[in-house]
Amino acid sequence: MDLGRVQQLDEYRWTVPLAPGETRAPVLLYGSAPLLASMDDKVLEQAVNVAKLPGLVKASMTMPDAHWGYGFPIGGVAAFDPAAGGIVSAGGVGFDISCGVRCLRSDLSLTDIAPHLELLANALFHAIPAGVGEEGRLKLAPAQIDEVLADGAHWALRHGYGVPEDLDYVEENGRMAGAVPANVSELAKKRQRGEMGTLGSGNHYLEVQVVDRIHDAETAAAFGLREGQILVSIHCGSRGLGHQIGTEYLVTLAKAASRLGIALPDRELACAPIRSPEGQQYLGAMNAGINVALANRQILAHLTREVFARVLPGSRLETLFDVSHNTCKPERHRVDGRDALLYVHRKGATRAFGPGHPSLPERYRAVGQPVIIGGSMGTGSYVLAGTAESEQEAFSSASHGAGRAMSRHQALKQWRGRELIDELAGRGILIRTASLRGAAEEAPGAYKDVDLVAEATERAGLARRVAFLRPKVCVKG
DNA sequence: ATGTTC
Repeated sequence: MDLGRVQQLDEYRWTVPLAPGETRAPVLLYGSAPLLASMDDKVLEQAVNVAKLPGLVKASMTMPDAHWGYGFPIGGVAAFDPAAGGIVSAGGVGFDISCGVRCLRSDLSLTDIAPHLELLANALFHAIPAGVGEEGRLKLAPAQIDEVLADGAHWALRHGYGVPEDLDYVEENGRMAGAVPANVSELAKKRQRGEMGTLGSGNHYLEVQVVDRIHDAETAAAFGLREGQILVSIHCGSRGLGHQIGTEYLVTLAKAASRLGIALPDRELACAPIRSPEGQQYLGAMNAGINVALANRQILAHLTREVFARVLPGSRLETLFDVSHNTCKPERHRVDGRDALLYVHRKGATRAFGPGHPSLPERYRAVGQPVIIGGSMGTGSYVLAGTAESEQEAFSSASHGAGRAMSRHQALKQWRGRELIDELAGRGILIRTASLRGAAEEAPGAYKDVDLVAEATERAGLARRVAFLRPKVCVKG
């Protein structure tokens, strides 16, 4: 991004000079100068476009890991007021509805798993279906798909995947309200029949990690984290079903925008008022998509436990937390001293409720919601905690990952999957992947520096760092 | 991200 086009407010906040009336609200970009400089100019254009949409509240925001997305930037946060003509947009949620991370904490130390690392990597790769179109052991009948769409992780639990305590540590307690299975097409449901309990491809992964560094001892203790401890993070979403919902509703919402005379600065911003039939229809389908992702991560957590039980008998894996990155959720926020129900789009951004939020489980209520910033393949990840300041800043939102620094196409020209995997193995990080091409696209060098993203996230007040995690095994889609 | 160029 050309820093000449933006105006710096302080070390980690930037805005864009705009003509009067050019947008409905300002643009607010979070991040350090080097992070912003590494972003495509398209991020800026997209953030400005979002600021032109009806009913936007406060500002069109981007997190420190932002990059160019479909319509809305990835790493974008935008809240809309339904009472002021506010809209909902499929491009503002993302195609992989409720893509997110389930993080499990073990009672193991690095010394416990070190002798079994190869075995663990192979067993996980064998047990976790990964790759484009890959299916699992579970094949759902059409009626069962509707149950998953309505009940999310609760469905998975009823069918023997996981333990009840898991749900205390999943957003929405594992079941998103407002799901309308009837709003999801038969084709979307059909695509998902064999894809429950699968990882998918692209940036999705299952990683075995070690807690390498504690930043905040008190919060780490509340999260049950200690140095040397083994964690497992599972990054995936709603697979073919979510993608199908996004594809179909893009058309529905574009027609609605046209019918209602909503001016779209970019056709990728197809949207409809929250208080319109099409807006409500999309929200019902999207909520169902969220439930598929929550169920998917619940099943994958169970499959992971089965592998650990075999390779490391007697070990325990508890859910630390499960965060969603691609959602539009109705939430109450204070704006200009007034309490308002807003629809918050977070696309490649994590909800990050601060201390005391009533939706947080008792165990974390005093310290804030766990936030997980998943790094690129083989680099490292962060656990952070939500802050009170983030509510004032960004509707309680924070970064979700390292964020791409270059396109997949560019990455393919620069790296070879086999060489990357060999190099990482030399550094004690075992990669198991369904696609060497996919591994090249996911080269660590194609991403921003996760340390800089986590630091900027903390300095901007969006969340505070709790622990740094170093990868040991990574199963890639 | 994606039955990756339906």
